[in-house]
Amino acid sequence: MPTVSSEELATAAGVNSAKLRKDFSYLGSYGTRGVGYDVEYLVYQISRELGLTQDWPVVIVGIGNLGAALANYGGFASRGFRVAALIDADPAMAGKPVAGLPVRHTDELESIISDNGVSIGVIATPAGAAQQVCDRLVAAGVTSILNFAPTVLSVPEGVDVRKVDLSIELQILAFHEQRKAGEENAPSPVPPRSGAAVRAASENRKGPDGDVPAVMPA
Amino acid sequence: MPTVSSEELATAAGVNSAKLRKDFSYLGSYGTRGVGYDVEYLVYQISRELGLTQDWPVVIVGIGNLGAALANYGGFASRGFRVAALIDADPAMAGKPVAGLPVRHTDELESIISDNGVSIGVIATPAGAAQQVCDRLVAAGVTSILNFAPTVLSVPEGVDVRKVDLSIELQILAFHEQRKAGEENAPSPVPPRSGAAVRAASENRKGPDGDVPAVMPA
DNA sequence: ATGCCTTTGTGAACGCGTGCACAAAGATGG
DNA sequence: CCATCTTTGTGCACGCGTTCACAAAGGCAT
Repeated sequence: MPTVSSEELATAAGVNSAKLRKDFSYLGSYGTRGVGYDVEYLVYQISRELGLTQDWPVVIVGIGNLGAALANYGGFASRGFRVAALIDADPAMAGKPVAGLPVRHTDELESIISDNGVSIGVIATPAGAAQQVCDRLVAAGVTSILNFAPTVLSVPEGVDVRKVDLSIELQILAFHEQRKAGEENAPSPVPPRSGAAVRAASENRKGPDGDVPAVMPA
Repeated sequence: MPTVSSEELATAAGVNSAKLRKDFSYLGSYGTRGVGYDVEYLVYQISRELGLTQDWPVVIVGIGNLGAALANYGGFASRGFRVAALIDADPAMAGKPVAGLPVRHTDELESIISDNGVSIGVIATPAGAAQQVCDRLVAAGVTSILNFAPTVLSVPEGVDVRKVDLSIELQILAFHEQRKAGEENAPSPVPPRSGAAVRAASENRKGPDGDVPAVMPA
């Protein structure tokens, strides 16, 4: 039986082994003392907890460049997501195949949602259309929305919205870049590091994540 | 002179006013007691600290759907970014206009970087090409990379990489969705909330951000 | 000029998550 | 069957960030 110790996993992930064990313990006691964790069983337990073992039908609304990119993105299927339909308001797009699926017109939105039991919707429309699409999705039964449009959506209680701003990551890079350039000569007038408000984590990071103030102008 | 109090801003942003004042204090003492902060001056100070007043030339490599979507994204210009060039390996793409810019061939990558003093690169290529493109960008002088390809890039010390995984946000939504469904009948076998490892913050959130374990299978 | 009212800036306390360190558990070998 | 060795699961302490609370500061009216 192939196993891994918390120490191995922690080293690989770059985190503390105690934290990792403590996190795992919230899923139950699946390890064996003196041996470690059964890899296969652990993968299953984590997958189940994260919802990877379920099948999540999603719809993508707004099949422009971004919508098409999302439709073609291979990472969804392996994470338990299934693109139930691609929806666009442009009648000229209707029926046209994108990533192997025919684009459906917005008129069909409600029926697609209910027929497929979709509870997660992705909005990749222009900013102007986002709120309207959002309202229709919610009315049709969607309770989680991933918003790529540069608008803050308002939704009723009980509906989750996550907004992805493609420029934020770029801005964090620029912030670090500025620091790099500044450190060469002038000792920053700002104290070393403190006062956080927004934080982001990702793989592929050098050093601590950038702390940026809570409010920023558009 | 239009002003805002820390209390007003804090309420609008949904954070504590003391934290906001403390954050601002790291930029210096720009407020006036009994009055608040001069809006215009505050915006300028924050903009400057975040690097919004600078001009950041960036290149986008890989002009597929995603690359094109990024090139068309309006949010960059207002954040101080300027798309210096779009680069693609496909000779058929060369010269073709995307978002008003002619696509350049990969052969020109090095000269474009140095001619424009580009220090930030965006990779929107297929996974297979990402590391190679990354190496060339770094060799040409790029010190910050935003990676949309589903690969972990390895870079030399001193180079920042941020990876954007378009499916992670979706996965967080699915995780919450699962919780919603589960709470209806079975009281979750997992203790209420604890043991965090990855965290994400965004506008548009209902309730606390989802805590998900540090390691997950592909 | 003086007193009052508002809001900042920050010292200090609180709370929470991380990391340490160890006892308990189980496997393994003699 | 016992001793030993490894690794888990977790109580506890430390450290850091958030929040409280208030003195100092400045505006404004009288």
